[in-house]
Amino acid sequence: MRWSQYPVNTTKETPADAEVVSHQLMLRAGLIRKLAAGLYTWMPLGLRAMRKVENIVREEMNRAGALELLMPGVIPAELWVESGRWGEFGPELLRLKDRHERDFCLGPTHEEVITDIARNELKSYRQLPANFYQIQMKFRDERRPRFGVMRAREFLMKDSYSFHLDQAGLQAGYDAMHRAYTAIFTRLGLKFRSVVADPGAIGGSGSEEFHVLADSGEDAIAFSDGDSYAANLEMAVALPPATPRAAAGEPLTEVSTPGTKTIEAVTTLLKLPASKLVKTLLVDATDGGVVALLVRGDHELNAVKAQKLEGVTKPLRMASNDTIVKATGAEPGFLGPVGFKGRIYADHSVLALSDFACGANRKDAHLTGVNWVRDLPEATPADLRNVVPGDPSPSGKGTLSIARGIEVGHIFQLGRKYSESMGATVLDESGKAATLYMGCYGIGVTRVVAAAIEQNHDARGIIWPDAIAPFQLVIVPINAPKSPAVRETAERLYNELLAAGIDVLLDDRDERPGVKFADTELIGIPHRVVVGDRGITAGKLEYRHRRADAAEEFPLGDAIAFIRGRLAGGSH
RNA sequence: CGGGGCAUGGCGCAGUCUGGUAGCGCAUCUGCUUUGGGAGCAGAGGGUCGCAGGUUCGAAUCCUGCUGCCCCGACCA
Repeated sequence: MRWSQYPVNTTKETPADAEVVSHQLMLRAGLIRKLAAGLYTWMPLGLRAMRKVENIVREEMNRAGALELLMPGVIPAELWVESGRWGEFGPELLRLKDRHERDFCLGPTHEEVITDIARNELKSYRQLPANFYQIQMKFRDERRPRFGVMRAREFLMKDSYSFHLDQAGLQAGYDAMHRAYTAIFTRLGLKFRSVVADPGAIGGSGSEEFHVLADSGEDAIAFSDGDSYAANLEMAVALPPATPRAAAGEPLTEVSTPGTKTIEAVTTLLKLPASKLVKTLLVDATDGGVVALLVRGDHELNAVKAQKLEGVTKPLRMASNDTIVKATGAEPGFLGPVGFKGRIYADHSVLALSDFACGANRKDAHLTGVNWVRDLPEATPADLRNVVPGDPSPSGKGTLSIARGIEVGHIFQLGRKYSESMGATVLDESGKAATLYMGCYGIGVTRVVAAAIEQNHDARGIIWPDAIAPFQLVIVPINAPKSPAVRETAERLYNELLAAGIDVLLDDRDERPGVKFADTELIGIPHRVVVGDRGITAGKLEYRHRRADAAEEFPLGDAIAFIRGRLAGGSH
């Protein structure tokens, strides 16, 4: 492709409404243009990157034995009523009516449609296992679209659905998809992790997320240095401390702590580490009252874990100020378990404490030297907190670290949730109707593009992994208008590389070198060859990888072989 | 959906408080010079100041309503 004929409009200035790097760089490099909130046009350059991701996804899905099909984007309401989701799905589901006043929705996901296909097309266990996928624009009316294509309303998704006779078959199909996803993200050249996830609203038994690691990621993930254990922070299990509780050593004492409401203030005043202070959090209970949750001062409550506790509302709601005063007679900041009437859950680490401090349930007062059994009955033990770096891995091997990630894929074992409600069965070996087991698997193709940029950029712009780069290599002629030698050499090289099947971009614009270099670096082409008089007279060209500190020279006559070697070498 | 902010050429902004008929940088076009890290000079085009009402001799500026967009909070690929 010749740059002069290609619509690449770069800007020096960052658009005001872009917050994260990937969004800023995608706009500055002209990969995307915004039409409305969460709706983007993919410009030719951006689309090239997106298609590269799409093709790798397609190849690996095919290799794993999945079959591509394409379902409609607009779905009749009846199917959603049948599965029960027409009522369950919130405002994210964009609903519309046709000219006959019939209800439809824009498909945010396609379990209903595929299950309808399955129940009509799959008749016999002999047809199993089956796995269908599509790569298609989805629409979700996000409450708050943001970060450009990272969380857009319309996005390209690869969604696939597998069908099995039994749980064992589902497990095998699920494992195959796990391997396919691993192959996909490896080929894309991204640093990623698969983590145990909360199956959440979609339901089912097993679920893992694939995260691209990036400091700017919205999700926190915990992983072990001792084995392959990795989990979304919300799911990572915090083990009870290995060391038993020490014996009581201090007397129970009430101390005056006027105005000292925060953990930090209390620890400073009492000269205690936060790990010896107990945070008492009151949340709404299903019976209308409150439940007390205890976590150490240096730990954070994990809402996903807490809302699974008996008696706690789902979703979790912190009790209002009025409710707290009514239940305890004290204000937030001075709450404690001693004398609290109601259900108390304590994190394992709290139950392991002796001589700890907590609020006294009286304004401006705390207790120190508090001990279980002696001063208050033992609370119900539970895992209530987020794990922290250094915690032992729940796998029993190694300790946990925490990294940030961007969720780009998610695989689920759905079980019979949809097949049951929609009556999808096949005849088994004995001729009886058997309800299908289902798995579903998604990859956010457009999000992968953004995540790749989040993970691979520097102050000058994008640094595409080779597999995603819209062009693998750019030829930058220096002062071509004045130099026939430069012009001819660049043209010849360009044609040879094209013939060799390499995605090459020739910067044939009449721009000064600085402009060309800056643009090339901004749009992130990984490999660059400079053609200038300086080198040609010596029979040399100049090569530089986007990540390299300096350029290197190579003989002109050897160009194709040299460049092939560099491209095969991949990204650094 | 709650809370906050913004809306002025393609992009980034000033002008609004204190009404007087719109300006700067980047980008674009033409010409000349320049050509190894975002060039210089000269010229040009492009804006019903988000929309609709109102106040006024006069509104980007003041008032009212609407719309759009961005940021902060409850789980998504």
